[in-house]
Amino acid sequence: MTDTPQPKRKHIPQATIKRLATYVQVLESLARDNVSVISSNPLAEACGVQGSQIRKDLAYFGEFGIRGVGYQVNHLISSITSSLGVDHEWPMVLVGVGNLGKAMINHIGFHAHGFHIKAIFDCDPFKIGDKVHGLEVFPTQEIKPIVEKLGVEIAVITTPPERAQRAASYLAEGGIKGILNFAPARIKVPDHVHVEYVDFFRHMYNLIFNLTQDPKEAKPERDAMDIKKHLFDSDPGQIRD
Amino acid sequence: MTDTPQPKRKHIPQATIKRLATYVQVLESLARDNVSVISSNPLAEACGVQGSQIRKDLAYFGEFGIRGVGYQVNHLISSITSSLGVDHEWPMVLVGVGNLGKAMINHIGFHAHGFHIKAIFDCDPFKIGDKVHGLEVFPTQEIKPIVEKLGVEIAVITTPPERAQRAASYLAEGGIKGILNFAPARIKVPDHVHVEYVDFFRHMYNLIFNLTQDPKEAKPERDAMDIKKHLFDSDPGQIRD
DNA sequence: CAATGTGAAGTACTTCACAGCC
DNA sequence: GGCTGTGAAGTACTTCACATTG
Repeated sequence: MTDTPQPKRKHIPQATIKRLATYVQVLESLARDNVSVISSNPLAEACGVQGSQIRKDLAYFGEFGIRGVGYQVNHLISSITSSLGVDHEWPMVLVGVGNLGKAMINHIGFHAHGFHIKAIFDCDPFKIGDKVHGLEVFPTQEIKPIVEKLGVEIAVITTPPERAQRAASYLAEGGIKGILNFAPARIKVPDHVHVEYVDFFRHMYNLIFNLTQDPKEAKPERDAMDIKKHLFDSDPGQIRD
Repeated sequence: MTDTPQPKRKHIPQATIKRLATYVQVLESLARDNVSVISSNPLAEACGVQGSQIRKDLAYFGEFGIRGVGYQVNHLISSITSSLGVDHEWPMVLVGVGNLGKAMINHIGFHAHGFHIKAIFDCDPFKIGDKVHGLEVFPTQEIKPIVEKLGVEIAVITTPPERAQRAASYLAEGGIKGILNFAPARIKVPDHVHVEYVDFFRHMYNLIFNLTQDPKEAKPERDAMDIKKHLFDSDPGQIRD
């Protein structure tokens, strides 16, 4: 029942996509240290996953390794980024020029990875017209026309929670297709718009729950060298996010 | 084989913990709108999950609902937060007083939810002694003694990637048990320290991959009202992170 | 012969379906 | 009657184990 077992070329798990970003992060750090070749197991160790996981993740996109040798670091970085579509510039807009918004506008790595913020918006009349990192703050009413004119597909929301929905609605009207939402609020958007939630609180809650639950001894008396994971169910370095 | 089926009270999936943070977020917004009772299905809809998922998640911690009625919003919020251990203050320290660090120090909701930053550190000599939101910036060498003196268990890292490891090592030496790492770098810490990674790039990569892959028509010609999800494998509102 | 790529086995999480309760 | 709480069924993801290849 519910047939069509593999109707599309291949179904790629969301979990795989998320890990690929981490692989790139670690590979970039290896490249900085002039490591030119790495095999799946040491790479996996640095990423906090199993070697077989990396091999399987990569297999969804092609064969990038050399048997008996490993992966060429630079080649693998460009293979992954081009597979994901992040190998070129992505113009963006940002709504909510508060502390966090400014931090994102000024974020060096963000720009360096091709995420270029082209226009910024706020609903506070005292902020309109201000310049942040060379960009003028426009009123949120201008979102639709400006997004349409620029033809931008991605937006970042860094408003307080109560203003996130309105920002999202304006953005959707302007034709935005993807939203990175830092506001601690769920938003409703038309079906074809993707939303990614960056939620500090989720991470904090997770941290605290693990802290208070885990009866991992605080003082590692015994040789805490090699009992890394596999203790019971803690997996400290797991990606999972 | 690999016996001991349920050796601990009950194994709670990590996935459940993450969703609970979202439930609280949505419940708090309902409370602001003076909604006093809600049943699992509408709550689930607002959170982007199935009703049965919420019921099962909550069941790990107890029975919080009234059959035939639903859940009392305020009661459920306090039940969840106390189950997670986030119903009281958590003192913290922060390393890396850049744009993002300052944004976190000034983050209202963060403080309002009991996450109180008690000391801040940076390695830039020009920043030492500055005051940010009433807190003096201390040199990173001071991390160990200050963390020990304050007895703080949680830290936030908002340094550039290349300085994250050093910060983490100092923090671990000082006896920190949990780290929220915003730096785009993996860090190695002793076994008993939990690390949560807040990774914008992962979210951006995910967004862009979904954007470029999904052949979801950009212009919803047909009645895009009710073909919400179940189209094929997109699930726009899913928590999953 | 070391390390990749991959079906097959195992595990973890999600959804279903319905008994039990208000 | 409506909605919770929960075993049982289903799905998705991870790990194993090994044939394959440079």
